[in-house]
Amino acid sequence: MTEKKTIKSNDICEIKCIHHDIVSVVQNKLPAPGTLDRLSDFFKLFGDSTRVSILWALSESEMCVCDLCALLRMKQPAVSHQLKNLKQSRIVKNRRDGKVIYYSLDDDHIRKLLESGIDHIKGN
Amino acid sequence: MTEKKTIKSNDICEIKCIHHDIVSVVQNKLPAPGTLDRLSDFFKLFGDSTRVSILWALSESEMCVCDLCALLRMKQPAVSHQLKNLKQSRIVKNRRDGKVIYYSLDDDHIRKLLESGIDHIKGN
DNA sequence: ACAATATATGAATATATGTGCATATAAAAA
DNA sequence: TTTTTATATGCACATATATTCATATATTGT
Repeated sequence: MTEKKTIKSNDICEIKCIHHDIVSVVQNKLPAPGTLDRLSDFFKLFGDSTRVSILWALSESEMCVCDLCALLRMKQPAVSHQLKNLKQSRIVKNRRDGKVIYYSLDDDHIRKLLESGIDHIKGN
Repeated sequence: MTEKKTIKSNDICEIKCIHHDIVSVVQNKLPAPGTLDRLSDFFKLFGDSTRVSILWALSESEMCVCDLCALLRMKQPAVSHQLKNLKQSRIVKNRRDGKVIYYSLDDDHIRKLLESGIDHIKGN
């Protein structure tokens, strides 16, 4: 196994143990540019305890901003800011009824993702 | 300016539109303490472009640290730091072969989660 | 019209965290 | 043993971001 070739021009990794065959195969499967960034941005929204608590609550029932504040014992602007983030990524949606705005999960796909995560940590 | 209404005792949310029936029902379904924190910590690991790139790469093939550096064009300590995070949460596992340490996804569940995320952003 | 209520938003701050550098550790080779 | 290679780790720094306060906007009621 003589996979020991010199790396090209602007080397990031000066180590020489690279398996060029594997790396090149995987490289050719690279997702379109920006895809992995959008993927991490998506998961990032589940990676904050405030937001994931909001999502868990909304997976149980549609609720207004004020309900979420009371349930999570958080200040209203904090909840609103996070709801805005979640809405911009189409993770939650809302509807207005007079002065009250009700939020809910945008689709059942989000609920399944939450359940998958819970299943994983249960396996600890 | 007009006089401001004083906040009642230790209320978190001084708004009065709370739907107490809904809130109490959802409150009773609250996960065990710490569960939502662990859930967000778990998702947080997918919420960084470096880590999610590593996970995507490992979903294609087992690779050593150096392979990942070359593929992602990143410095070795950065990759090692993130692999440590991923391993502590049992998202990846590794095996040693001489001087080389090979990393791979810990189980197929992780691969499915990645695919779910990709499906979601594809729907945008 | 005006006041009250429910939510949204801008700016500032504090905390969290990803990365780089230097260096330590572990294994193989000489 | 000593050297070389592959990976791990402690620390410092810079960036990102969650929260708060103050305030703006939108809707209803008087």
